Amino acid sequence: MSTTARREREIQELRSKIITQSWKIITEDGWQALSIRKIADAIEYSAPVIYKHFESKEAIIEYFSKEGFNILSHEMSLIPSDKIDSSERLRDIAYTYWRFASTYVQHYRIMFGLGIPPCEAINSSEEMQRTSNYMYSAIEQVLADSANETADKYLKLKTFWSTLHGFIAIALLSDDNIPSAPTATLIDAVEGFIFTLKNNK
Amino acid sequence: MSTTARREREIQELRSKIITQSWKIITEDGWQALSIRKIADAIEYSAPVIYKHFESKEAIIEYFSKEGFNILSHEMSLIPSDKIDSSERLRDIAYTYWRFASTYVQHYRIMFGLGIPPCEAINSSEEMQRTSNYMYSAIEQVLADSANETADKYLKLKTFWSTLHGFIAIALLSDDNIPSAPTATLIDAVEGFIFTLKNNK
DNA sequence: TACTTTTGCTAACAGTGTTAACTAAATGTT
DNA sequence: AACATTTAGTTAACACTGTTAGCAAAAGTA
Repeated sequence: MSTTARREREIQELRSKIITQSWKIITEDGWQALSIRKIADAIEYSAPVIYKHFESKEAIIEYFSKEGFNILSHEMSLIPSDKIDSSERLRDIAYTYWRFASTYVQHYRIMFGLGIPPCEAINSSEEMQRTSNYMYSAIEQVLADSANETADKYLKLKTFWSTLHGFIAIALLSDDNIPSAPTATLIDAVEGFIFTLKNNK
Repeated sequence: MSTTARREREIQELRSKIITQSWKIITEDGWQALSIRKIADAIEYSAPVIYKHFESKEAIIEYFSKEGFNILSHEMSLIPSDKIDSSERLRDIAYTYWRFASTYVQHYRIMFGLGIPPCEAINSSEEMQRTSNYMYSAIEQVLADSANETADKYLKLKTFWSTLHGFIAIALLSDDNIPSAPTATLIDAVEGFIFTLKNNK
């Protein structure tokens, strides 16, 4: 019977309609703004039908998370694994990762649960500024002591902060808590940062 | 009249009650679980009274964000600024930062808008694993080529990933988009990572 | 005591995810 | 073709969410 085949096709079509319309909402207003009723509106069906295709709203989000990782791993698979030297390859992977994040921003946000800026103006709040200043002046001092005049202090601050944040954010992704003593990996990264701060011009 | 003074005191007491009860909810179920009605329940008042003390729910979250930055900058202020050498001081700042994050996890989550793990099991999903493998084998290769046998490959992978993620997450905190070309700071960090990968034992 | 201000309430609006119950249409069977 | 059965898609509801308007009771002031 071809009716069942057609039915199957219709189901798949509706499913992909859910996906495309969900994505439209996400790109327009961010993944936090995605709602079952908005999707229902866009696909011109009532809300409960969505549950025939996805177990929950989170499952839809998860779909895009997996899609993101698929795209990312695919992009990495395109990097030639032979001919060029191994360091060059690792570099390529790093920049592929960055390029992916900059191209598929919404995917990246979903993949790592990053919200739209938390409290909008927090970035420039006095409270944060003070923290920032401590880091800045410490970096300034190291540069002064090693007679490094050319380095961009503000960029170094950003590097320092980004590095620290990266370790913590990744650690918090899988665990609720993180060890109170800095991990060996963090120490390594910090020492590396200080080293280049002192020796790089 | 002392009635107004007493009133003022009562207002402050209710405000601090809102704060302590909010914090109780946050520590128990995470900052995403905080709701006006839950707070109202805990302080034994109806929901609208909260708006006499905080403009919105976000303002309450922001309060803790600021509190977090205040604690963090205070801890940094305790680091002696003289006597020890400047690199040592920068090290101290890095570890103070880490210690703060590990001690005040919920504050840190609020400060940088980190949710509870996004899709629970995503961490161990096949999709993510594949991405992870590309990074892992690239690191493995560099270590093999530089005859570095002792380095913990898995830890190096974590460092690599954390570094990349840190730059992206921080960049996405203030902007919706990030430049498609890797920033100078990122290149710096990547080169630093590769350098220590090759030369460190 | 009479009047005004303030306090805190209930009820409502407009949303959210999700589920139960039902109708109407499509399908399968005699 | 007529009936029985499955299933697709609906409405309505539940239990939440943030937030606001309107009102009654309490407190302060004249």
